Amino acid sequence: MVDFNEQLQQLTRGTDEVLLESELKERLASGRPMRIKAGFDPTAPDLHLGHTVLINKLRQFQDLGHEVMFLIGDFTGMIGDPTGKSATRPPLTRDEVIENAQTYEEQIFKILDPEKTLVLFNSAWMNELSVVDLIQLASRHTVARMLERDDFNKRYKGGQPIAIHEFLYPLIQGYDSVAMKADVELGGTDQKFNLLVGRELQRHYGQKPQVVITVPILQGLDGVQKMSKSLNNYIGIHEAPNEMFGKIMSISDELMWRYFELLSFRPAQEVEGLRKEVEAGANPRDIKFKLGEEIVARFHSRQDATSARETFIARFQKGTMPEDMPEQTIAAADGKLGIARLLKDAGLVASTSEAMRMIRQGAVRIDSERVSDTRLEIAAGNTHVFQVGKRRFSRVTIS
RNA sequence: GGAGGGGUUCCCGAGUGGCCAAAGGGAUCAGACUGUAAAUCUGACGGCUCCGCCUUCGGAGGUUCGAAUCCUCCCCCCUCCA
Repeated sequence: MVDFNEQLQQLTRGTDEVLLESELKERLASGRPMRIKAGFDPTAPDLHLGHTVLINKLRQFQDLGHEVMFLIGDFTGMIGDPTGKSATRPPLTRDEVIENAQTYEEQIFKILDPEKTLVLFNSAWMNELSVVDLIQLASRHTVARMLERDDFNKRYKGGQPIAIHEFLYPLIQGYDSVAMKADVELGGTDQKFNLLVGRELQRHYGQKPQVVITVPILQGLDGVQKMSKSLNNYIGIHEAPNEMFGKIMSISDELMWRYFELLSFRPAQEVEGLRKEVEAGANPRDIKFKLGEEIVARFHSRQDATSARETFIARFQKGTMPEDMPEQTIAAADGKLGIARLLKDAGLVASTSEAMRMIRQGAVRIDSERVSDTRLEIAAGNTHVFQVGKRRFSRVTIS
């Protein structure tokens, strides 16, 4: 067993807050393995790098001999998560939840050790809760306290609707901690309020309150908003090596350091060294290569990482065409096809109007030749590479 | 239950009878510049058989030569009072 002071140091690194650190220290000192809780929505199990900040931390706990409890909030999911207001999500069915859970497992076990991970569903205890229990639970909190939560507060002041059951979510999440007898709960900084509710409820139910650890929220590719699928500024852990590498290269130099801090496993000192190199005049692009390779290697392989870098250099520094692009055959009605229609059918643009725009803006190329005629017709029986902008390619055969 | 305010294009948000496919900002996309950086600049940003036509402003009707704008009913949201 690693010395508890050493553990403490490792575990608090890269976290946003630890409440209370003294309690964590105490528990570590006891030498008893701790029960670590982290909760996830049963919806959209498409994990991205933003999620991995937290999962990496879980892995650390695991490596130090603690028990990770990966909680899937299926109960709440089946009711339908209200966050995001107007778009009342349809409740998930039992089957969907199970399917999603499996997809979760596939993804998290790229990082976590399956042997040491307990996957739990909160329906296991929430279904047992009676209305009386629930009302008692609800009596533990006041509306004023709920309104302290930042997002509720903003919505309330801004005249946005808040449904009653939204108030129930923090309570249910807190009750999960009671049911799981969690020693520690991890979450993003935006979860702080909910995590603290867990502490309070545990105290009420005669348990020692869990230690709350928040990890920073990773910014998305834009560097401003949090990484999320709906904002389309994310890097999914399932993405192809070249995609992943390219996306990392597209982030700003400034953001790169943030990514190093939250995603890289390199020792802090090494990162500091890289920073000094850039200050001394090294091209930040080359440092970004290192980050890209590390990430790609983690979710794919070292070879994939190397080849992603090489592809990147070939394609964007030397301007060659991508090697693999979608290939398709499109039928022409009478021996030829209008360019706008063709681009739309090939899926390179969303509408013929967009195709027209792209052509007028000089974004369309056929076999690397820029197209300027919106009425251009392509004869059947040929195969060409069609390109829209810098990234959209397709090899199309007109039949 | 009563009174008032509001629902506009992906988001925020102007627009109160024709000059509105609808200001402005954001997001996005394209071009230029580059390190596919970022920032910046320029442009685009409902659809189509694209120099013209068609369909949009919570929903359904109506008034009018003409409505996002006026009227009626309905749905939804917010605030205050009870």
